[in-house]
Amino acid sequence: MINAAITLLRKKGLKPTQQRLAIYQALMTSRDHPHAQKIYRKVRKKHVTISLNTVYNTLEAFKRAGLIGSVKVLHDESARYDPTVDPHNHIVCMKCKKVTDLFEKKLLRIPTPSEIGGEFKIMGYRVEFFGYCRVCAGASP
Amino acid sequence: MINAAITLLRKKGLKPTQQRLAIYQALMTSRDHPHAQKIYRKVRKKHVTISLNTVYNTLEAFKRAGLIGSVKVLHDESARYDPTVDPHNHIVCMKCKKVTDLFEKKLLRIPTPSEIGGEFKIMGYRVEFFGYCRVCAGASP
DNA sequence: TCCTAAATAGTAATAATTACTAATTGTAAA
DNA sequence: TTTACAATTAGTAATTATTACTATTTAGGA
Ligand SMILES: [Mn+2]
Ligand SMILES: [Mn+2]
Ligand SMILES: [Zn+2]
Ligand SMILES: [Zn+2]
Repeated sequence: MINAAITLLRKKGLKPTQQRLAIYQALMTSRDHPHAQKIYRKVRKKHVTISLNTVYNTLEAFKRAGLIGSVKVLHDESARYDPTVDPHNHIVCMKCKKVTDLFEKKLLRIPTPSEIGGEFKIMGYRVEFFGYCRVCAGASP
Repeated sequence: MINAAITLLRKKGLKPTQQRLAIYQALMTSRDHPHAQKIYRKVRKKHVTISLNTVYNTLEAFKRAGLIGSVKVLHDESARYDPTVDPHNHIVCMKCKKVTDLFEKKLLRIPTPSEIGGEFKIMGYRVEFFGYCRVCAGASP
């Protein structure tokens, strides 16, 4: 609901502008970790004059507020945005670049390698699988 | 030794030019996963007229031949090159972006999440730790 | 030595992201 | 409700890593 989004943005100190609400909706209803460009095209259907820069600014503001996440995967240059902030990992198709969530709990409890010793203060880690999705595995290389 | 490099490049069907040998030496004697730019600056001390484009072309050719690897980490835009091709993982300093090897064997045997089911043909995975190196952990945020 | 495909240097083009700036807008106080 | 002003936006320019293009050079076999 739109009012919930307004309240949420206000709570984070972000003015709930039309643009921000549209971008928030666009990302939250995505299951494919879209690029900024894709969100831009989606939002522009209603907000014809929105600028790509605003999309970037808004997504970064959402990220700083902890409302969304972002993913950078191998085999794909540009940044993807993630409506899910709960800890999870990803698997990427090396051909079509589709990024799929992995909520497997075992991946969230990997012990810190003793090899690291006292050399690093660990803040986190990520696991990224790569391979071919069902569609691409069946197609020609 | 230089003759070993010449033999190796020939075996891979790559002409052992002066430029390629210099780039190969520069990377092999690096422990810091350098960017193309850094290799370029290093090699240019001897090969004054080498072009950055040649550095990129050469590194990509080496990669295709399986002589080197590359790494793209979070918190750092550009590609890094890796003299080590044996399977291993990395830890990245979120401040100074230093990339350190992790050869811990446990990280090489993570089971494929059942969650993936038959949806993906897995080709591999990587684990990437992030945090702060000893130098940056002691400094101001 | 000569020939040819491969490699190189120099430069232009591309693409994602960030920076800049004048105009617009949300909101809180008057 | 109006006003004032900082935050936000649109439009555009700048930046940066990487790739593309092309004329020239070079390695290595005939
Ligand atoms: Mn995700
Ligand atoms: Mn490495
Ligand atoms: Zn695919
Ligand atoms: Zn550091």
